[in-house]
Amino acid sequence: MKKKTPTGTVLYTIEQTIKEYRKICQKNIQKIVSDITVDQCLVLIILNDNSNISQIEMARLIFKDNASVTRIIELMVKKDYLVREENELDKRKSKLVITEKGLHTIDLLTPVFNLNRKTALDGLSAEEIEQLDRILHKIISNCKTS
Amino acid sequence: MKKKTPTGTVLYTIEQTIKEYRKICQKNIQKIVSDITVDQCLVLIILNDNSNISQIEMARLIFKDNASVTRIIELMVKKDYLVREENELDKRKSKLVITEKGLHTIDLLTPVFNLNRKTALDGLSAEEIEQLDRILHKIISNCKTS
DNA sequence: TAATTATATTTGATATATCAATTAATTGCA
DNA sequence: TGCAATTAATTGATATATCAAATATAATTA
Repeated sequence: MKKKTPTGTVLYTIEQTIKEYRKICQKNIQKIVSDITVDQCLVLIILNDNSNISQIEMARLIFKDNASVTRIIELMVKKDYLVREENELDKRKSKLVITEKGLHTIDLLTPVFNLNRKTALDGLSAEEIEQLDRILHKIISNCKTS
Repeated sequence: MKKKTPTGTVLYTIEQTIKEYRKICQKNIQKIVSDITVDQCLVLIILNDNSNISQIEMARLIFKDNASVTRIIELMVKKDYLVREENELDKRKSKLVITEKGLHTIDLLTPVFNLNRKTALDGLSAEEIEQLDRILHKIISNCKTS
């Protein structure tokens, strides 16, 4: 059996990391709000800070496929976190508006998001985080230009 | 008029990285073998190096849920990459055996896997990769013990 | 202006993620 | 031995991922 070196496995460690992080996110979110997912919550927060963005822009911001965003938003509308209104300027786009329930949920969950980040990055220095970011962006760049 | 978003943090860079990496993996795999996914391919390679492992062990190795593994393997059996045989020693477990087609696929795709890794990590020094690995494991540990 | 091209979103099909509940087989212990 | 607890795998329900094709609207150009 082969010896395991980081070179052979670090890419899987990346996958493992994000999965562990998403687990604690979901766990902490559900303590406060039971019917929302990590991704739906993320959509709310992004939309709150960037009003009037299209689904495509949202998809880019959260690194998801357009089709995924359509379905995530569909579920959020069903659960009364969002409403779709008409975009007068461009009828292809939909105007996403946060409901009262959505706004309240943001208030409840913003501290949870901060806690999650803090928990995950606990004990890491600013330099380490910068290095991590730099190395990851290098990998992203390698993949994109391949 | 874009403000800062949660996805601007390094934790989402991790997510973005793994998504970009999986994209090039899938792209390169499909040039050679059209009816297999990245995850299915990974199962094949793991099984080849670790014969006689149970689905639960497989799930741990590839950081997936048992239910996901059940379904991945189900599809692989349908596509004749694997067969399930009886485990005489413990009838709860299933014995996963790679078919001829599976073995041939491993031969075809092992170089692709190596190329994918090499592409993604191109230009990174051994130290950088070790640092990346170390920092990620720290985050994993933070999440697990939270 | 009509026809073409581009863009935003949706829909369909299939794969995977996650949790909870279930089934079947095995183990541990009174 | 007999039964409770544990373990391995499956199944159901719902959410997300991905690609391709379809729609609808907007922008461009001949």
